[in-house]
Amino acid sequence: MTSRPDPAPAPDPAPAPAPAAGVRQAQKQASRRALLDAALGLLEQQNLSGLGVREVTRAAGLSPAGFYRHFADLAELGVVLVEESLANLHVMVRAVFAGSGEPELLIDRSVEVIAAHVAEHPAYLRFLARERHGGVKSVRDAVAAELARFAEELADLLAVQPDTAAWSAADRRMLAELYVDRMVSTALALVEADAEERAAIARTVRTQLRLINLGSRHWQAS
Amino acid sequence: MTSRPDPAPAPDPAPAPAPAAGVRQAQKQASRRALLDAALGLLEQQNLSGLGVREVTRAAGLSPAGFYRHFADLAELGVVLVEESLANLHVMVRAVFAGSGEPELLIDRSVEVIAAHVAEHPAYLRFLARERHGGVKSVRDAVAAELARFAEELADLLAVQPDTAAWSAADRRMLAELYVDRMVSTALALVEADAEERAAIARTVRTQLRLINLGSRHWQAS
DNA sequence: GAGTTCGGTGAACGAGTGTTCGCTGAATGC
DNA sequence: GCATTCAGCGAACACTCGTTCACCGAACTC
Repeated sequence: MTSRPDPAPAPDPAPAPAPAAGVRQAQKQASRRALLDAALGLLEQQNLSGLGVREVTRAAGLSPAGFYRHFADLAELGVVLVEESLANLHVMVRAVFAGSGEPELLIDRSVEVIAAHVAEHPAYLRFLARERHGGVKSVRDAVAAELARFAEELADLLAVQPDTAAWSAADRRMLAELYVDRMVSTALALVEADAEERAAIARTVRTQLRLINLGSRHWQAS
Repeated sequence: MTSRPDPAPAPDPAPAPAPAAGVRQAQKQASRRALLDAALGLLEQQNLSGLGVREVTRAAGLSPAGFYRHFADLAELGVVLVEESLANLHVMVRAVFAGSGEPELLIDRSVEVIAAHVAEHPAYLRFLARERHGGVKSVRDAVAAELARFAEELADLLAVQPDTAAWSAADRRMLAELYVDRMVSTALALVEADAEERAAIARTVRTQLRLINLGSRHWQAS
C-alpha cells in the first residue's frame, strides 16, 4: 500500500455496464479491479515479465492466494489490461472523423485527441508501449490483434473520405497502417516526454501527417 | 549449455579492433562475449527485466560471481547490447545512400537492406524491440539516443538529396524521423513474422515509403 | 432458518534469486 | 625465478518467489 504512488483512479468509473446483481459479485469485481489497477500502477516502472503475483496482491491488498480466484496467470491479467487500454481508442477515432472532412482539420483534431488521451491515461499507454513487443507472447498477440482492428477501422473510414474513396482496398489499408503506426509511435513518444518536449512532438507529427496526406492526394496521379 | 538454441555465432567476429596484447585480456574478452551472447540468446524469449544474473552465467558457462568481473548490472550489459545492435545500422544506411540518388531505387534498396539485416541478426532486433520501451530506463535511453543519432545521420544525407536539399533543417529532420520510425517499425514487424508475412510487409512498406516520398516531392509546392 | 456456495486467508512447500566472501592458479612484470 | 595481478570459483547469506492446501465466514439459495 505504501509502494503505490498512484491511488489508481479507476480509469473506467462506469459501474453501469455489468454491475450484475448481488453483493458477492460486486465485491469480487472490486477485488478484480483492485488487482488490475495495482498491476497497472506497478507496470509503470516495470515489465510484465518482471512483475510478480505477490507484488500485485500486496499492492492490491489481497493475499497471494487470492489472485488465483481471478486470473490463472499474470499473462491473463495482462491480456485484460490490453483490451481495456485500447477499448477507448475506438470510440475516440470515430469521434474525430464524425465532424468535418477537411483533412487538415482531421489531422489537428487527431493529434489533439491523442495528446489528451496520453495525458489522461498515461499508465495504460506506457503499458501498451512496454508489452507491444514484450516478453509475454499472449499479451503481444493481443496488442497486435487490437491494433490490426484499429487499422481496419481506419481503412473503413478512409473509404468514405473524398481523397481516398476511389482507392483500392489494399491501398487504403496500406495508408491506414501508415497512419496508425505514426499515431502509435507518437503516443509512445508523448508518454515518456516532459511538458516542453510534448509540444515539439505534437508539432512534428502534425507536419508529418500533413506530408503523408499530401502524398496521398497525389497518389493516383503518379 | 543445453538451453541455448543458438550457438551464438559471434555477430562481430572481427578480433582485429581491440585484441589487446596478452592471453589474459583475450580470455577475459572471450568470457565477456560469452556473457553477452548468452544474454542475447536468452533475451529472445524474455525481457531484460525478467532476466537473471545466475541465468546468464549458467548459459555462458561461468559461475555467478564471475559476472561481476565484467558488468556491475544486467542493465549495464543491456546498454552494451544496444550499442552493438545499432552499430551496424549506421554503416548500412551509408552504404544504401552511397549509390545512385534515384528515390525509388533508394527505397527498394533500403527495404532490402533492412530485410537482410533482420534475417541475419534477428536476436539483436528482437532485443531492441523489447527494450526500446522496456522496463530498464538506462537501456531505454540508450536506444533512444542511438535512434536519434540515426535520424540525424539520415537528415544529413537528405541535405545532399536533390528533392530535399532546399528544405529547412527542421523539415529535413522531421522527414528523417518519419523515415526512421517507419523503418524501425518495419524491422520490428519483420522480426516476428514468418516467411510469407515478410514478403507482404516488405511490399507494404515499399508502398508507404513511396507515398511519403511523393508527399515530400510536392512539399514546397503546397 | 438450514444448507450450500465461494472469495479470501495464512501457512507451508521447494526452488530460485542477487550479491559478497576468501580462495586458487595461471598469466604477467620484473 | 619470483612476486604480483586478477578472472573465475564454490560456498554462504538472506531473501523473494509461484503455487497449493485446508479452512473460515459472509453472501447466497430455497
